[in-house]
Amino acid sequence: MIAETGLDTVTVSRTAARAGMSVGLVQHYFRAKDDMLLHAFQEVSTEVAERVAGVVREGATHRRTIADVLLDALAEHLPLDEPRRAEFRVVRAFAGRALDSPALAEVDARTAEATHAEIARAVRNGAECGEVGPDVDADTAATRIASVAEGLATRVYRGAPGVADHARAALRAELGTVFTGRCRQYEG
Amino acid sequence: MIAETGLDTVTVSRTAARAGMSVGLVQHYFRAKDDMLLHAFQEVSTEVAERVAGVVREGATHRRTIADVLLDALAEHLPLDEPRRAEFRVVRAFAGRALDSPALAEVDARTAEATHAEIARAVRNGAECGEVGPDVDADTAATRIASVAEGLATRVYRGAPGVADHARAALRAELGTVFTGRCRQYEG
DNA sequence: GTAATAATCGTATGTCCGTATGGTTATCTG
DNA sequence: CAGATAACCATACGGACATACGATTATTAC
Repeated sequence: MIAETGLDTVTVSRTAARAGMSVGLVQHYFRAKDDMLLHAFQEVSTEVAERVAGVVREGATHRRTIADVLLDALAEHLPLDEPRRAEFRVVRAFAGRALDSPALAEVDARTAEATHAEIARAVRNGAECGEVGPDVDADTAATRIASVAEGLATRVYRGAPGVADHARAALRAELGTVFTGRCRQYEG
Repeated sequence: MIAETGLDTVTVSRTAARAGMSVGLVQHYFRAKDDMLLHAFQEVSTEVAERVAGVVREGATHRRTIADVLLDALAEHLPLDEPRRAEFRVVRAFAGRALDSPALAEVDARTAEATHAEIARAVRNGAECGEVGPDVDADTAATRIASVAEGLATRVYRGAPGVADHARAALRAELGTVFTGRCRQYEG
């Protein structure tokens, strides 16, 4: 419902109707509406996180380069198809409310921090294995990569002509400035 | 009021009270509440745009490098002090609503496009004058720079420790990957 | 089997809000 | 000065919504 018509068209009674239950039952599960929305935000956040984790796991088993796996993981956040656009709308709507709700802000901050940490870890792993030069600061690089990914997502969603087509390439180029080498385990 | 307590605590009557006038007078100026909010969004958007334009004008008269002026212009969007944090809250709150309001979305898209165009223009000017290499695509570079700026703003606002301190440096480093040369008019 | 707990419903209540209405006063214009 | 337009106010109306409440049925546990 948030993806379809926005957060402020979500009412308790509409939610109940959509779930095929009564208002009273919704109240039985959530003390207050805010609790319900917070739960929804947590749920969608972990959903995204788990999907990304799946991409990473898949990439690891197929022994792909860290840069390639990271690219797929980051691209998972880009609103390039309809389900991801819907997800984007939900997350952004919550992010807007998070400006004035500590509870939502904490979820927002936690997931952002987790993303940053994962990217930084990828960079450090890359440095250990040879894909990343030894003079690269992992946290600085992670901040930049996360920022580009986030900013690109916004631009893709807004649909400036041509951005969507090149978003993935732009992300790859950005990663290319950090992942400059090749993993030693792949060399002869 | 939006900056203080968020968009959804803004009611017509509270707005009237804050402006020291009656509800009726607010209605005299705005046919509907949404018109009022749209006006507010347009106002804050042009306010930011004009401040940035001022920075650019100031930089041009002092004959500073394009990269330096652009850095100041972009840094103007970072929520590094309280007024700018307030501005950020307002813009982001509206951006959240813009997901479901075509009128707000148009303002959002227009200002984003204007920012992108200004950055691209700076890059092209840089190429003409020698600060930027001739093989750089201005639009691609602008997309990346705008994305980093936007993403950094989010991260600065969220206040991850240490990000604020290095945000300006990160921005400068990003510009440094595009503005690699020196303007010919400064050379002997 | 019974007591307790969970699931489930329908409705009532009180509040808040956007907008409509009808009016009065000031300001400008010719 | 007359008349029109703009500035301005108080209040009423109607709707929507979050939550409270009281009740009923199903499920579980002892």
